[in-house]
Amino acid sequence: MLVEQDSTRARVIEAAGRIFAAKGFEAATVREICQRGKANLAAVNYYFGDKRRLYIAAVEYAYCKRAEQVPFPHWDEHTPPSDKLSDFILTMLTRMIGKGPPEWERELLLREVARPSDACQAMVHDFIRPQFAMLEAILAELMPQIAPERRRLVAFSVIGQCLHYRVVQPVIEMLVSAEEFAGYEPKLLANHITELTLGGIEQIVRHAKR
Amino acid sequence: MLVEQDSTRARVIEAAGRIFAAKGFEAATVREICQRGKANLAAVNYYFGDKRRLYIAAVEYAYCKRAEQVPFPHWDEHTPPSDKLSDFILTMLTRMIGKGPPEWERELLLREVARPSDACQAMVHDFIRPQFAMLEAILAELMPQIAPERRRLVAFSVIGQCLHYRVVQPVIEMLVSAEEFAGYEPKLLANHITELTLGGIEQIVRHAKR
DNA sequence: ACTTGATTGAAACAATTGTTTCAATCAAGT
DNA sequence: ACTTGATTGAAACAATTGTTTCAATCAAGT
Repeated sequence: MLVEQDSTRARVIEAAGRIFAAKGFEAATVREICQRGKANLAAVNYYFGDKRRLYIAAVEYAYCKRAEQVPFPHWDEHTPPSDKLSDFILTMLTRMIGKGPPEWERELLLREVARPSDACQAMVHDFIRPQFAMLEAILAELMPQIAPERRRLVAFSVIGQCLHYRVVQPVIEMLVSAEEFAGYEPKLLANHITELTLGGIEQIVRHAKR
Repeated sequence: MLVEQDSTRARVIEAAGRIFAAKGFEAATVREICQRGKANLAAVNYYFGDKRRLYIAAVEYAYCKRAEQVPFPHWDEHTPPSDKLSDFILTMLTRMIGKGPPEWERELLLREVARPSDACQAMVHDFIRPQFAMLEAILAELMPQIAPERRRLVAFSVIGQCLHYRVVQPVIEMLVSAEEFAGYEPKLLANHITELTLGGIEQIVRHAKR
């Protein structure tokens, strides 16, 4: 779904994304969106039909942009799986908590995974499921002797650790000092999560061997 | 904050909690809440002043109830810290994803940590911070030689793994089969998370020794 | 029985919402 | 220059919202 750079349509999607991300679907008003997008109130009806389909378009735009801006690295066949895991975690963290505008894309995606709407199914299919499959493949290399169901629990442990920093970000800011929170950059967090997870995998493999 | 069993006030808080949890603050309407609580529309104004203060009362009610229904176990001084960690994780999971009605209490708390409102500060102070401090204390026993900042990252890894199953529950249901998802009970997840985390801690301690 | 204050019921309010309408304007092809 | 279809602007719409008002009712103390 290509969106031209400065058309009314593009400006409305941008504005809608920002406002939906900040306030949620219900609390966002079509008037505010159009005002911010420098478009007339009728533009929503004209380009998208109604508010609901505008929301869906904004979500789709957000995850397309996010995947495009932060691509996964390319691995050759000699890359050890632990490096792949490390790369995966850093990419995931960068996609979800990496600083820099536009902030709203990550916000909107988070809303959508926590409270799915009509936009969620396409997002899972196009954006989330491929990432999850990639993580499953890495874990299959790292712990081939472990049952797939258990490996999926490990996958959720990885994803949970990564998303946590954005999902409950407001509370984290209340629990640690401002300086400490300022140091929570993707690189640092990725190192921590990778180390903890690899240690955990070793433990699980060791335990299964007995 | 005691709430009598079947007063109008109690029925309104209950109904408000359910509806705020399901729809969020903005989308919930005072009319629907009063209808469900078998109260007149004026009851909100009469007992709480306005919708906002009704919301705050519902959040407070929710975390008080949750803490009361799922208390932490009592440990004597000989309990090994790894057992404490295991208990902590199981309690946290039971509080946040344990099945059984009323479901709305957990829903509402989750909304509040992700999108804080005026109700958040009291919730962090009375409900979250004590839990976090408890987890920090357990980790201090498990890895005393590690810096507190690093231990807090481990704490967030634990919390992240636990919350994840509720935060993005809808997406998890789309990623694994129905039978597999049905097996995600607190006991099973707690065992997994405890094992992975303890393995991770060992790794971190080992790595720091060099 | 009476009084008093708390609670409830029904109605009205001003404001805001998403959507629709239709004339005015624009841009491009001939 | 003219035509045509896309786009925009302004206004109106019906519906819904949180809040307020005030008379009716209730419960308890005397």
